[in-house]
Amino acid sequence: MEHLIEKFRQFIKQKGLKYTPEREEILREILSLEDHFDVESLYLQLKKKNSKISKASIYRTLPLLVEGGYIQEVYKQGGHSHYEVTLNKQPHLHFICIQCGEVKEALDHRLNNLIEEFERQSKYRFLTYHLEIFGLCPNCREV
Amino acid sequence: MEHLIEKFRQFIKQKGLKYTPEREEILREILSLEDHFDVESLYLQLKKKNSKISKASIYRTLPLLVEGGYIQEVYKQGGHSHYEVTLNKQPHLHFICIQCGEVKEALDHRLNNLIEEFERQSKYRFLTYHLEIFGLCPNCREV
DNA sequence: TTGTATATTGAAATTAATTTTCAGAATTTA
DNA sequence: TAAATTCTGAAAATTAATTTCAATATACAA
Repeated sequence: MEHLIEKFRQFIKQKGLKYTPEREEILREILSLEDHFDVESLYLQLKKKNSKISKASIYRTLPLLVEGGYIQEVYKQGGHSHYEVTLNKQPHLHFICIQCGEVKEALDHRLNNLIEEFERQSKYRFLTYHLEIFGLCPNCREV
Repeated sequence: MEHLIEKFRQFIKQKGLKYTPEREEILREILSLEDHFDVESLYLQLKKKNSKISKASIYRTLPLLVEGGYIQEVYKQGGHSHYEVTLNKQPHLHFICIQCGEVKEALDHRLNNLIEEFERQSKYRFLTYHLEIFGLCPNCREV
């Protein structure tokens, strides 16, 4: 954990930006999250801990965290972006119900194998991937 | 081409909706596009052909086309959605270079087979999917 | 056909996520 | 410590997307 924070500090400094308590607090909060998040839930989560951090600061910090490889914007739903922590995670797929918004994560070795094969057959270097499947969950397909 | 239009008509009727010239015109225009598009470019393209179709109708029709599997929302850029025609196209994936931003499309039937297998093994109904692989392109991996 | 119920349209108003503005506060470096 | 610069929160602004509404078009039954 702490070495990630330190790495972020270096990343910020190296870009000629200032390392502020707000930026660190946002990163710490995100790293403590298990699940996906969006700006609203992150903001409320921080507020619950009596943080004074504004949404504007969150909106300003997220692109830095994406650039630093800490998080990724994984999908848009309900008109806004959803992010997930990408560090320390295996690549996986998401199933997203377009009706109720349910998101299900899954791992599949066949998918991993296939993507590894893609890599071997290419001149690219693969770092991570995102497979999003949109459709209807068992509940919503019945209606 | 015409059988796709006919299929769309059936799709609309089957949903209990009305088949309007506007909906058909939007579909025809989209099917004639080679590349990715967004609402603005589609609107301007239609306007150039003296179409009276409003943006509201475009916004109302695109979700139907997504649901029908004609198009996919592939990414957000500049704050708005970009779509691509998915019919007549082999299922494909995007490789995105995190260094230079290059986007490359690739085809693979094994991926499609695998996703169809996921669907059979699940209780979900899959409407569309999107695979993005992030990494370094041949140029950028050398640096 | 004609009539009726219902859905759709364009234009304008509205909504909501995100971005920007701005003045005061904090950080950095010398 | 001072000067230069960036950052912050709050509010205003922006803008993609959605909704409203009255007029019109479609579907379908009689």
